[in-house]
Amino acid sequence: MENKRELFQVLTRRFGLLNKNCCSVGTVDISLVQSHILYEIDKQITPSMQQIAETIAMDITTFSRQIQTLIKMDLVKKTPSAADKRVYLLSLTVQGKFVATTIDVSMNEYLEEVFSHMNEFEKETVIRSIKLLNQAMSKSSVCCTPLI
Amino acid sequence: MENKRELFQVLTRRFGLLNKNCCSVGTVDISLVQSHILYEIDKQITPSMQQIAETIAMDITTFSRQIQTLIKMDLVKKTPSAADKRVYLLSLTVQGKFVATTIDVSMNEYLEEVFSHMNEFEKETVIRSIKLLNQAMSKSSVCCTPLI
DNA sequence: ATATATTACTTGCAAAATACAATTAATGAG
DNA sequence: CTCATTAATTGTATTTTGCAAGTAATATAT
Repeated sequence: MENKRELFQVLTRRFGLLNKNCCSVGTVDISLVQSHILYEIDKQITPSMQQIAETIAMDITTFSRQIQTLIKMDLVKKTPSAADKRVYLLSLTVQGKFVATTIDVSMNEYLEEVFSHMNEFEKETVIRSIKLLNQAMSKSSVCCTPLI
Repeated sequence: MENKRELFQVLTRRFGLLNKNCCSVGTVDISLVQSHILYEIDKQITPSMQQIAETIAMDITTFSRQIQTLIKMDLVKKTPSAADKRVYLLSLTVQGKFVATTIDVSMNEYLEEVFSHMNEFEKETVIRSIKLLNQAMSKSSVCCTPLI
């Protein structure tokens, strides 16, 4: 049988490496987590702080400070919710949108390049496999209880 | 067409989450990077500091300090190389080996559980796909130059 | 062989990231 | 109206990080 962990370890390390080095856009330099935050704000529709923090599994206090930094960098905007005054809705500024988009384009370009080493059939198989994996993982129950 | 980045982002986030929460073995609590370090020391044969640091793409100074911590925790051993006195060879202590093995077993159990949601054919397809991906990524050249 | 460069690793900082506890303010439930 | 809950922030302390500068050993060049 295969050592599945080995395969995943290598895969995620490579992908992590990619992410890591790809976060400077022009004069703007952001960290990996910050790029994840931008990505999620861009993806969700007027999310609250809690929502994003939960999605990327980040402690809310750390997240709060990261958002403060991103606001100072003029990449993120925080708007008080009309419906619930405790809540702040997050959105990207024009510059934030630009940064997020640039990173996204470049990531997809990189992935295209990776996939260019495969034939059409392999490409489709791989894509379908990742979808399968994502589904299987979301179904899984045994996640992350402390060992022993 | 697919949004490949989206697929990868979800996949690696899930896998990262898994890794994150699965690093306490008995009374020993280690961080994600520390578990990666143990994993690589276990895998390679008497590696040097440089070798491991490079494999997991970690700054050597940060790595040096992490090793100091792991030695204090009695998980890692540092032996001066006879061939080159600048070099230290890394190995796991008995306890370190136990921790690494326990984490590995549990990770593979989790992955088995994930794969249990697929049929035999899907399993094989997915495994083959990840191998393909890893190969393609290692072939790729366009990694990680700063954008714009 | 001897000076010089390179390599492996360590320490001195200073900045950034993290998370627990406690706080403020707003909302919901009884 | 009161009390519990929720969203978000701040206080504080720890950990992680990485550049710059250092030490010691090896390799290279003259």
